[in-house]
Amino acid sequence: MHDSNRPSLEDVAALAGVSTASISRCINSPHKVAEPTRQRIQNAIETLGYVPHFGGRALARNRTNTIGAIIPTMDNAMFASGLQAFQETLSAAGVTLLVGSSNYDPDQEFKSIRSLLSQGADGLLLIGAARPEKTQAFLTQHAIPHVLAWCCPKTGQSPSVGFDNQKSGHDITAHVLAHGHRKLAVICGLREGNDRATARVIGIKQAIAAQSDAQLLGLEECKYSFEEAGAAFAQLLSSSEKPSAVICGSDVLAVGAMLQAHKLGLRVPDDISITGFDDISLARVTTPSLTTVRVPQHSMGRKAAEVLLALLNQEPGEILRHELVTSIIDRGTLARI
Amino acid sequence: MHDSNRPSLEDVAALAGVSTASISRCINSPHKVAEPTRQRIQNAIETLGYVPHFGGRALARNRTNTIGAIIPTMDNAMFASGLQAFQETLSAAGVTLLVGSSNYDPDQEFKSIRSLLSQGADGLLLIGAARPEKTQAFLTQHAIPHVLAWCCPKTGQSPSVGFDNQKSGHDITAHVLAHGHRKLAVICGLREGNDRATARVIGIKQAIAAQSDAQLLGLEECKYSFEEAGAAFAQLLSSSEKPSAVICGSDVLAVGAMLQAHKLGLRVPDDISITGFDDISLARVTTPSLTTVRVPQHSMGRKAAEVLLALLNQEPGEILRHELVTSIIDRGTLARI
DNA sequence: TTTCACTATGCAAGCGCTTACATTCATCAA
DNA sequence: TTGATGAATGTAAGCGCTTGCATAGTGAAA
Repeated sequence: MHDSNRPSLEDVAALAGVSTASISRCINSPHKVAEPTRQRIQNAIETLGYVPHFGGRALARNRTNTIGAIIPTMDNAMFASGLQAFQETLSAAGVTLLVGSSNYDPDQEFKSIRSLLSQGADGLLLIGAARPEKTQAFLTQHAIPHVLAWCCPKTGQSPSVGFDNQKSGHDITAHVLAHGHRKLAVICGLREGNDRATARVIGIKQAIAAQSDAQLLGLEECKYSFEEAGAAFAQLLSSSEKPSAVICGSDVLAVGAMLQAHKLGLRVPDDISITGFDDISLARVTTPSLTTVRVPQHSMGRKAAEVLLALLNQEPGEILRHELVTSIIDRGTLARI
Repeated sequence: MHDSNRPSLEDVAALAGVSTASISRCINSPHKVAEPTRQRIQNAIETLGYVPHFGGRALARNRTNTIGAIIPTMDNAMFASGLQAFQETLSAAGVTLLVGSSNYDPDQEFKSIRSLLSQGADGLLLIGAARPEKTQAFLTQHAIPHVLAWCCPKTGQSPSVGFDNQKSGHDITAHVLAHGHRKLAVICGLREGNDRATARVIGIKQAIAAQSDAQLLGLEECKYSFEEAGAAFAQLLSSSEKPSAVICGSDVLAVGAMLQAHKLGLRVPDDISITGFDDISLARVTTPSLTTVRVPQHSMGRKAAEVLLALLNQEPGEILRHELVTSIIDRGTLARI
């Protein structure tokens, strides 16, 4: 009836001498089954090594207990550790994590969304708020439970767990200004389709604009790699008027800049100050270690999981917007002028 | 018939004026459907926004097109980037990745294995070869297609994609010895249940044993964190006879050691040499940058995915043991004596 | 024209599980 | 004793999809 070595409910039922319904009940709501029966069933399950068939279950229940996360990349420690916390929290609730990546590409993200849904994901974790009309429409049309992380949009009706990228960008810049810097430059990630990078830069510009004698000497956009950031840094420093501080939209960028500064024979922070963003482990390791913005990745991942689980269980009174706070970690790459 | 807004095959069939079988065929083997029909069906699918129901599919096919990976943690950049490559390769083949973590705990790994399988994983990626009898028995009993990564066991019949940890441990040690060091110490990860860490240490010890005038002054075991590694380093340096080089079983450990060396006022490599293992991005970032063993994480992840996919498709002539080569990356933390 | 081979499509039987409803049985109040 | 009650269990109808087999339709060979 069924293929060789995979026992089905029916097999267990036969062994235990009860109906399949009882087995199912015994597994899903044990209190509905009398103690002695439960014992028999348990034994049967164990001797057969029975594991419920996922497809059958998903079909009958119309639910998979699976949640998908689509993140730009796991190469970046930033998302990986948030994802780790997300996964742990789900796992504790008996939910499994499906992973897809977007590589910072909206089209790829859309494909991943479709793919994870076709894999039965009951809900999704998405990074950031900006996405094409098409993707947005798809999400609403199918009424897909989802939560956005790493951002905290004031508009839109998607639940979110994140922080205010713009404010954080503003804060670190104000901090740099407070150290006396007036000639600033910025290295940020590619902003197209990336609302976090975009918001950070807006915040940075705002802070600079608020300080009348401060000026933004240059802004370079590049991918999140040491090499590109290094090139961007070199570019910024090649202009006639040189910045005294370079504010970076990510620790990866900042470290790339530091590496390049070293190559150029510039001392950080004596010759030039550099700040990062995210506070991933890299930031503690450089010499000097990096002054940066601490993002609560771990609690963000955990909270996102909690919100999503609540969403799936239709728990009422759900707060839709969780804003976590970031803080500035003062280490060694920001000089006082 | 079905819940509100999720179209089923039947709905599409009705709209397109064909049977459900044709729709199914159109999706799964388009060449079996005549062109005009296919057009009509495609239209119907699109207007309805039809997405096949995962459970139904899994049930009928008895296959989920899903693969599970259980890794110790994603916090460690080492696994995260391998996992990234793994995921990308699967994704290109239309297979989705389920993620579980073990946190270096065999029991947790076992639970994750069960959990991912009950979620319908068609196959598994596991890290390392050492696991309890119980787990091993479970894998064989259920004939679960799986591949081991980050290791390359000579015994056992599980397919593997990895490298020779012992040899690599030997190599880096020989390299250190070749630089004239004779008084060595080791910091390694917790070896219980971790065959990679164990093998590396064996290799290290072998190399030391082969050099008659070399001695192993101390060995500390600790978790993969900067703090613990720092403490281990301090411990090693507190003994009366001090090593001239500390060989670490992982870059994370090495960086923790470097940080601690800095705190102790020791210059690396002038006062003490330190080597790492893995070559994660941290290694390029420290000052001086870390001499370490390069592990081909990316190709390992990709290859593991390929092997697993081949396994699932029962492709014949499968090579079961893929050994990749590691190399020593000479950077700045190893002095010549 | 008849026959054959082949393609395109439909029919319907599952796949393994859950669950509403039906049945049985013991218990207890009247 | 009887009937009502409720707990424990069984019956069977799906859940949405795939696929072996049957059927219809087409063109070419005989």
